[in-house]
Amino acid sequence: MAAVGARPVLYHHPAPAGDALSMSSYFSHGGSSTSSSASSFSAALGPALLSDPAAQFDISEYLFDDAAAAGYAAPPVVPDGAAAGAGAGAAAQNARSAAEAVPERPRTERIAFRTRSEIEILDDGYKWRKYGKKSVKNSPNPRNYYRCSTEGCNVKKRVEREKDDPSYVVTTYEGTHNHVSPSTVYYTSQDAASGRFFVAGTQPPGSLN
DNA sequence: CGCGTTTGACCTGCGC
DNA sequence: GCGCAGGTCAAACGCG
Repeated sequence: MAAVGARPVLYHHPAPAGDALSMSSYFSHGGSSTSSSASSFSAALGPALLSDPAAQFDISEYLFDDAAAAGYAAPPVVPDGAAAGAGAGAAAQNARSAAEAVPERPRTERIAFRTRSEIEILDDGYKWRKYGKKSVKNSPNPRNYYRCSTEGCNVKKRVEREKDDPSYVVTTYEGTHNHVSPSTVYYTSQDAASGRFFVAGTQPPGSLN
């Protein structure tokens, strides 16, 4: 399922002034393969790899990075190291730095973004297992709950269609993967002029743990 | 047969 | 204290 040959490119824009953590994220890809695993993308969680050609989408809006998600006690996760090789980590650090206004405290990384997509099941290289579905108030669309199926990884995500515009899918991540994605993006660079991060390339075969 | 999905029940937090 | 809404659990089911 790894988008072999894909050249995903991830752009991160610093948050606009006055907007604590919002930023625009755009994601494009050149790969094509099929996959059935659940969708995801996260600046903080790791690389995004879209590999389903049917998934005509673009990440149109980074909604928030609510690291201090109400009431959540952050499970101990490997902050780095385990994510070595995930070039997106650099971008994640950058994105996270905007939230340093608040002092250190127990928290769970939480990121939400909106994508325009015909389908909800996009592939990011991680393996997700659905564990719940719930209809939510004020929305005709159900919310789906997924959990990373990797043993010991407590990352969760919620996926739901926007009520106002069903062509958009809102995805919310909680937690940080403590393992490397099967199709990890392995390098990144920052454009000095724009400050944008460029993440491209998949982890070379054989380098996975 | 193993793994993932479905779905109703249950639990918990929060607002009134 | 009560009710509601969101989140999770777990048994049943389906598929490869």
